[in-house]
Amino acid sequence: MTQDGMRIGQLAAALGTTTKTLRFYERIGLLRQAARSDSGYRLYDRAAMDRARLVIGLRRLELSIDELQDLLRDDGKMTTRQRLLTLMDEKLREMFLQLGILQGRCDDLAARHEALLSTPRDRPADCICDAMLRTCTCAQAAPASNNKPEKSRLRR
Amino acid sequence: MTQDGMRIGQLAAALGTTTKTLRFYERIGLLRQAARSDSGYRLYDRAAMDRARLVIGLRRLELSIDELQDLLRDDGKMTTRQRLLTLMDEKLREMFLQLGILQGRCDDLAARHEALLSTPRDRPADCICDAMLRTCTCAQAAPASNNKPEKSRLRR
DNA sequence: CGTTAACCTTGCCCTAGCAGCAAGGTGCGC
DNA sequence: GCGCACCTTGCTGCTAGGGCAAGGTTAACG
Repeated sequence: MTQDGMRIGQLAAALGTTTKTLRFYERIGLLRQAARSDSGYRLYDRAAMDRARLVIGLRRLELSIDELQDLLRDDGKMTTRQRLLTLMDEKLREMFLQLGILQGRCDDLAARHEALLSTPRDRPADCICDAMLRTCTCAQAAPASNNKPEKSRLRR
Repeated sequence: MTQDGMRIGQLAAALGTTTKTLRFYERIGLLRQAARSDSGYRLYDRAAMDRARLVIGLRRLELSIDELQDLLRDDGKMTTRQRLLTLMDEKLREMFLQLGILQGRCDDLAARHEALLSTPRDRPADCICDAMLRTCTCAQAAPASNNKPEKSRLRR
């Protein structure tokens, strides 16, 4: 049986992922249709296993599925190396941006936490939350300009 | 009309959010059912506006909707101040954890980027990706132990 | 031989936090 | 009366799979 290839559960375990994920990737075309045994089980030969390992590995680098599709689909215009370099470069910038944002939020939350600690202990509920929100400016409603930027940051 | 209260669009703009979001919060019970005009438009009086501002503000502190529900529902066992302090504490720890993870991924990606830059320029596609994956250990399949931790980190 | 457990199959619905769209009603200025 | 901006409800869609169900398969054990 190992002659014909691995079954999906073994492969998933070997790659540290799940059968669901592998079937999902196959369904959306990120992995090719696996060969089947007589009884219909998926069988992965070495090439299929390598491909799966590659996809799972790249996914761990924070690449989205769309990005992987683009990367692994050879359009002839650029080499895979070029596409990969470009993509990693973008990703790096994105991640540093996110890092900064997260850092800012940490600081903000920490400041509010401090502020809350120093408020009197007997205020009614909404009043407390409200006071906490007032301690920093960025939780206040922004006039009208930054409700799109706030969202576009989430888009990839 | 401003006597009876704001309409949803104005409130959304004032809070830097969307009407969709406000209606969604109302539907799931995070905001109380808004009063209605004769024609069925939602009308927000000062109390409703304050509540909305509070919810939107707290959401900006990375609190999930479930956490907000728990926080704002008074169960009598703890004061809101206590619940809020506890929650913020948890959040802070979580965010620092995330910060570390993100930092690690940045470093990892940067290392791979460097490694890729120094590979020869003429390798075939899969070979390049594959070689890149091999340059660091963490993208390799882990034996069997860390496929749950990887997921549980995503849970809140 | 039967049984039991562990595996596999497909298919369907579920998650968070909304966004987008459709079809229709309303408010207001010109 | 027209047009436009606003509002209503309801539906579907997104990420990246997870959970569960009903049923078939394989292998080991007794």
